[in-house]
Parts: sequence; C-alpha cells; structure tokens
Amino acid sequence: MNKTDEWLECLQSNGYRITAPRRVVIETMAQSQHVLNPFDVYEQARQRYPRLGLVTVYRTLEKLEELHLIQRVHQPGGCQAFIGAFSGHQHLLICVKCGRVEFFEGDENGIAELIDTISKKSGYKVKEHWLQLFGLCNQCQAEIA
Amino acid sequence: MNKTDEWLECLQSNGYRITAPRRVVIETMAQSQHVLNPFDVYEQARQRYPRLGLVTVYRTLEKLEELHLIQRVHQPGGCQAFIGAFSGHQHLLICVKCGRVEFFEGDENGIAELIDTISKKSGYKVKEHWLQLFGLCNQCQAEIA
DNA sequence: TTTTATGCAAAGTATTTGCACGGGA
DNA sequence: TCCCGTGCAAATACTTTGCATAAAA
Repeated sequence: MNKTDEWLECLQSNGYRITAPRRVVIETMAQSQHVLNPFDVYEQARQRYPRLGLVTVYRTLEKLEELHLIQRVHQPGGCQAFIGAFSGHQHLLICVKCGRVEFFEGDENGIAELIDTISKKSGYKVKEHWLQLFGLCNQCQAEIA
Repeated sequence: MNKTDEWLECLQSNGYRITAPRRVVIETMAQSQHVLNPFDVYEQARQRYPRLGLVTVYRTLEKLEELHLIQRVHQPGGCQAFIGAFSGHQHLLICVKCGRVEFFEGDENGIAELIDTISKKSGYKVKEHWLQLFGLCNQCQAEIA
C-alpha cells in the first residue's frame, strides 16, 4: 500500500472522512520530497483539483500534523513549512536552496548519551529534541558550480 | 563591560546609532534568560521607556540578529522568538513551560563526526546545524509536582 | 438522513512599509 | 547641520472563524 493510501486510511480510522480535497492535499504531501508551506501545497494540489480552497489546505495540514503524518520543519527563514513524517524519530537534512529533505537515523546512541549528560548537568527533564542539518543537496551544488 | 554595553558598542562600530529606544530593547534582550517574541520585548522595554513603538522593536531585533547578537529560537508552537546569542556555536535547552533557555556546548566532536558521516552518505554539503532540546526546567518541574 | 467538510468572505493577527518629525553625531 | 532613526498610520501578509451549501457515510 502506498503512502497516500496509508494516510487516507489513517484519517478514516480516526473518524475523519475521505474527500476529494483531502485526497489531493494528501497526495501532494505524501509524494513530496520537499518542504512545502500551506500555499505551496495549495498551488500544487490545485493543478489536479482547481476548486480547492486554501482554507481546506490549512485544515487538512492541521489534521495530518495531529495524526503525526507530517511534521513541521523549522528553517532559518521561517517555520510554517511541512514535510511527511516517518515513523520513529528521524532527523532532518534540508537543502537551503531547493527545500529537498532527507531523513537520517541519528546516531541515536551518541545523542541519547548527550541528552543524558545535559539532563544531569542542567536538571532539566528533557522531553524532545531536534537535530536539523542545513546544506546544499547534490543537485543544487551542481547548479551553482 | 557588561553585555548591554558590548551590544551597544557593536551596533555603533557597525555604523548604527545609539538611541534611547535601541538601548532599552538591547537591555531587555541582553538581560533576559527567556525566549522573547517581539511583543514580549515591547511590553518589557516599555516599562522603562513608554514611548517605544513596536515597529522599533522589530527593526532593532532585525539588526541584532544581523549582527549575530541574538538568535532566533524555533519551538513547536512557533518561531518568532529570540534569545541572546553566545559567541561560538551553542546548542539550546529550552523550557517548554516558562521559556527559560540554557546554552550548552554540544559534544562537538560527536556531532562533527555525525555530520561528517551524513555528508558523505548523502552528498549534501552541510553548512549549518541546529540541536535544540526541549524539556522542563527545575523550577517548572517543582511547580507541577 | 445525518453529520462532517468545503469554500467563500470576513475577521483577526502578525509584520512591513511610507512618511513627516525628532534626535544623535 | 546632516542624516539616520522613530513612531504613527496604513498596507500587506498570514491564518482563523462564521456560515450556508455540498458531499460522505
């Protein structure tokens, strides 16, 4: 089963209805390798379903985030961008030029150790962590050269 | 020399003028241990300088960020918040309840190694990285208990 | 048939810009 | 004095809400 169908099923099993607008938003997000903001999604999805409203995009992204199917991506220039989430904790590698995103399994041991050390030192109860790398993807490096 | 004066001097040596509004914004930011958004800064700084305009806060924060005296903090709930920057690369530990921030020197070797591995694997040219931990500070843990 | 979801329009926030005046150097 | 910086007001951008209609189950 592909990602789109999985997401649709997840929506449905959480009591949400499957509709044409939701389908195109989900297809857009599920297939994208790039960070997309709500307007990006709107523009892309409208190519297949022109009646789509921007409000519906906002509302659908909200639900997908709530179901952990997508995650917010924070970038130096702003944070209202999203990318599909993977199950399990994943770290991000983001191309600052084109928005392409790769996921990588962090060196979880090393990071867990680090977090442990920091917790002890600071007294904080650490609940979440983010590791994001920014750089240029292969393609963008080639274009610049 | 304290942080406020250092920042003022930095502004000046970069061709910017020192004014009363800038002074209070800088004092507010330089002294805060908490993540502050532009409106927070406005409210706090206005206690000492009531004529201050919100627009000036935006413009001053912009300059401080440009001079790397403050840095943007990205949180699950939004990103338009700032905290004083330290020299050298620092990682953040943020209290999700009160906004208090601690800096820590990452295990730079471990992270550098990780970044190196990821670069080789992905082909990306990594230029920047963020590591942010979220949790509860000592005080907020006590309040909840 | 019943209830949820949609899209429009409007409202609400957040941020930026234009401009005449005021204050730093 | 000269020019940069300020604050107000307005413009713009972004996001959310109200509501009548349309569509899913």
